[in-house]
Amino acid sequence: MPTYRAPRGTRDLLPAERPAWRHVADVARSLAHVYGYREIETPLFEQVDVFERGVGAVTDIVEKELFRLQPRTEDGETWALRPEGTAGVVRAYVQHGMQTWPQPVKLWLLGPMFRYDRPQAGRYREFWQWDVEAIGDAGPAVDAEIVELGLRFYDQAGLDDVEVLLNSIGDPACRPAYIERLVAFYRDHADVLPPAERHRLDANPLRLLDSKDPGMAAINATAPRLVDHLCEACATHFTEVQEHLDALGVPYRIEPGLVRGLDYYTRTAFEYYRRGREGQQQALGGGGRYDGLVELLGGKHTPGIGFALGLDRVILALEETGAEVPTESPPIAVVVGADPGATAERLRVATDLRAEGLNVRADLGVRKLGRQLESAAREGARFAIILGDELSEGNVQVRDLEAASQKVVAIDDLPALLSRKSQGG
RNA sequence: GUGGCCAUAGCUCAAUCGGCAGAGCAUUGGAAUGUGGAUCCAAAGGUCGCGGGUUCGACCCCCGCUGGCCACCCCA
Repeated sequence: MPTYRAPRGTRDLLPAERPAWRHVADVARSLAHVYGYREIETPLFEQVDVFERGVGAVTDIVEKELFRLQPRTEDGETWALRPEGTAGVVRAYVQHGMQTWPQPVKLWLLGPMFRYDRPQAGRYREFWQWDVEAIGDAGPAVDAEIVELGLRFYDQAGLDDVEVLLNSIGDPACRPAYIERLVAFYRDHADVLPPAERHRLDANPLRLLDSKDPGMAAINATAPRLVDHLCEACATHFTEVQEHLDALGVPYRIEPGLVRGLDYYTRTAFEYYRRGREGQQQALGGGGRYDGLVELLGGKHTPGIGFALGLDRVILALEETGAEVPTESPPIAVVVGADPGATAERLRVATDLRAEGLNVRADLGVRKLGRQLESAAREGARFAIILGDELSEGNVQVRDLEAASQKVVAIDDLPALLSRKSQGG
């Protein structure tokens, strides 16, 4: 065992897996651009207050999972690593007066998030999210735009079995009354509530709706549904979101049990799952409307909506489905030599080719020629450039490792030859 | 945070009842002095996750810790 290893819940992303990650990030980046979202970067840590208000003080994320940083002085601020992206983005919106920009302000961010919970496959203490936020537009059309953008991302990333679960969780005008009804309903059935579920009645009654306890299924079947108790404004908004999705031809499934248990999350809530896997806890991504959040973080009342997609889980899903993802590309050529000591020549030839932008490896070891060619072939290089006696006349042997053919080429002609070949010519 | 399963070479895994730590892949060298992915031979690579206990003797049994995975919790 090594003396040191990556901290629990973190991991190294090794060279072989980076191309897949780069692919996923490239899809996110280019889609964001196409949809008119602009990139923002916020600090990896913020004042704890930003998260306690912005995420919610009584949420698991803040109560149990926040990575708090020790202040360096007695009177120092307390910071925490960001557990999600929205709070920091909204803080930046307020701080930089973005309410004076044309609305909505459409932003995206891609980076690591940190939560101190118990690791599992697809659940890490350091994980990556793509965050997309549209702040300053209350209308249902932007909800549909966001939901569709997420689906398109999964499709372009290479996952073709992703579906969106949709719900409306009301707003401060209608939700409190509904929760009262819901609690009253469960109290009527308190005698048959599984013990483990009873405490949630006080802590977070909405959560009972999507309980995985089989004993809850029968009770929940008759429970009052939030969608039936929306105020008129919320009901209209929900209907219009669906109309916009229908007009786009975006499929979705209404899931009345889908909740986001934070007070300032409002109306639209959605999560992305791989088809047939929504019973498992591993959402690929999720989002919703947060019309109260800007105000909570010190701004004017401003509507907003966004999503966070978990890139680790996308990578995991791509591996599971065996989807085609980019891999590392080998060098177009490897410079090898017959004389084990003549590494200076090999390095010089490679350097000149690299100056032309060609991906060329120089074999700088002291192995004999056969071994050098073996390595070059095994790593998938198309050509071996063999330095030998011909060098004195300015020539080298260029060996095509796929065709097993070989010819003498002037060193000066190498860049043109390799450039043509590396473009598939 | 709760419960369970697991941890042997860089990777994937063996090791019978408690009795000498192994294989394949990968790496390096040789067969083969300037010609490759195959083949053969060899080398190197180990605190059997860490610490303690039981025992004449522990990879093996017991306890604790660390880490991974699974189910909860919750989310991404």
